[in-house]
Amino acid sequence: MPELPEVETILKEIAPEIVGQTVTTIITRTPRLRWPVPATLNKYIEGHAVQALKRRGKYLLFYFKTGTLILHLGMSGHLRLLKHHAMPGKHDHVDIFFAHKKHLRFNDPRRFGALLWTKNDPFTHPLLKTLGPEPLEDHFNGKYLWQTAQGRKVSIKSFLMNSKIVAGIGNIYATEALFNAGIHPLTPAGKINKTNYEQLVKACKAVLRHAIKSGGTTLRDYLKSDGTPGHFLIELKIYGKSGEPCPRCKTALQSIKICQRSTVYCKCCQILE
DNA sequence: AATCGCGCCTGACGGC
DNA sequence: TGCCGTCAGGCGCGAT
Repeated sequence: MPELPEVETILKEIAPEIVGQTVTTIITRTPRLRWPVPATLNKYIEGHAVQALKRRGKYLLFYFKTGTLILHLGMSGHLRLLKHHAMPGKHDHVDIFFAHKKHLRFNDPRRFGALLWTKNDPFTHPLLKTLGPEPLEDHFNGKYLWQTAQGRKVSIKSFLMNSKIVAGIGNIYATEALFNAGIHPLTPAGKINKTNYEQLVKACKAVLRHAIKSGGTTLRDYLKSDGTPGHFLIELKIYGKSGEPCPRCKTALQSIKICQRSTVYCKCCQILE
């Protein structure tokens, strides 16, 4: 599924192609995404150029003179930059055509994705204003996480996946980071000491950076944003490997549910304290 | 204030 | 083959 590294990868690929380009048409075939795609989008973006493209958490932001298009890929969303026209497939919900004839195609089988519009600074939008720091920025550090965790009884895994605490860390990277830091996913957030938080933050940044470096995808069938195959599948150490030997100590990896999400860990390398 | 559980959705997969 | 149940999951939201 699209995690932060994948969104970052898409951003890097499409930004040089579309920033400065004028939108000719936007076609919404399926307005029923997580929230309805605003019918007024055409009015605001057609005839206008993309001024900038940014990422916040897993949200992609397309800046126009008139406002900002906010895009989230949800669970199963793909964004591709097509160089030639192709017949829309079953889940191709939105197409954005540009003056240079290329177009962005948003495909999302499960429709957990979202396409929204704001006339204001998107960082003040209700969906973005409550987001915690970006995990790769310096504000996200051991001291911050440790301080924020004081008095919290929630499991460290839920805590890490709470976007108000830190933006854009999903199930896969929370699982991997906790393994790399040697922390049991059920440990109450408030019980972890500062040193371990520093290690955990390092682990989060390392897995995210590594994933971005490798092309950032976890989807087996993922295609590059121009539609050609090519991304590396990043190597995950334990996610999705329940029952397989721990890569560190060879003990069979365990699988549990934490807040309705499957969680893999090693009972020897990640001790509950 | 913090936490929990629900619901939105489709496709993959296993069992019969 | 095909039908059905189960699972997967990001994330806002309402309930506690």
